[in-house]
Amino acid sequence: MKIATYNVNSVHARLPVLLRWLEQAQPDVACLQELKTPGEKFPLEAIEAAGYGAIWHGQKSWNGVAILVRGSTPQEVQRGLPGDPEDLHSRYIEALVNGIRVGCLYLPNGNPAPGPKFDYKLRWFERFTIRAAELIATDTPVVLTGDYNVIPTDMDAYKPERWVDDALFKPESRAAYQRLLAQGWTDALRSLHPTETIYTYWDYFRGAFERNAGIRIDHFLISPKLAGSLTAAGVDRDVRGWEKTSDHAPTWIELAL
DNA sequence: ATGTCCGCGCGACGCGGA
Repeated sequence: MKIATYNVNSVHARLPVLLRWLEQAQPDVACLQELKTPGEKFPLEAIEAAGYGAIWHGQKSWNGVAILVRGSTPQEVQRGLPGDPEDLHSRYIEALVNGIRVGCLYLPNGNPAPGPKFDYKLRWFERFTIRAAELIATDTPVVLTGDYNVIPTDMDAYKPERWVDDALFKPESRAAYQRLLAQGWTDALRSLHPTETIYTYWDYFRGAFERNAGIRIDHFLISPKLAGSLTAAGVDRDVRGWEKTSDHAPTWIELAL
């Protein structure tokens, strides 16, 4: 079973690239972030024509997450991150797919830090950590994937010193990520490639991709039950070089079930 | 500090967000 995550940075602007990548990569499950569209404008027809069913949580202008499943419509089990009825951002959706719980998240960016946006990021992270604890305590295998907006360690940035004041790399953000992992989750890409340089995002400025000036912020956290089934993980780096592409590249894992 | 891409509300450019 191949599960992928892709921050598309507008599902409308990215539709040709998204469809081309789905055709090429053939993931069984694809978690999307930053749809940047209200729910009623989600391009379901084009995605169904590509062979995928979908659930999504949209929002005008910003955020938005979706889960695509090849050949069927995912069974939605949660829409929106629980724990704060006043938080209206569409940043979390969860589905049951072939007995696996798949959580798709778009964690807040948090810049500038310090400030109210950084405070929101850390509060959201705490709520997500509570949800993760609930899920890991169940018998169901779980995959939590998406844009975590966290650079976990120095080796996950081309020049870590350039990121020290950034919300993605602040000690509070990294500590929150480590607290999450400490529940028992495996960072799938890092576990299979412990010393390799892996980036999933290159910004649009200064030819960052051409210089490989990237960071690793899209992650797969898998529950202990799944750790032994992890057979492969990687980044579809070539997609980042396509015309009209996202600033993120699709990232994926394979599970032998 | 710079730079680019996206959606939006305008009114074909500037702004917020990333």
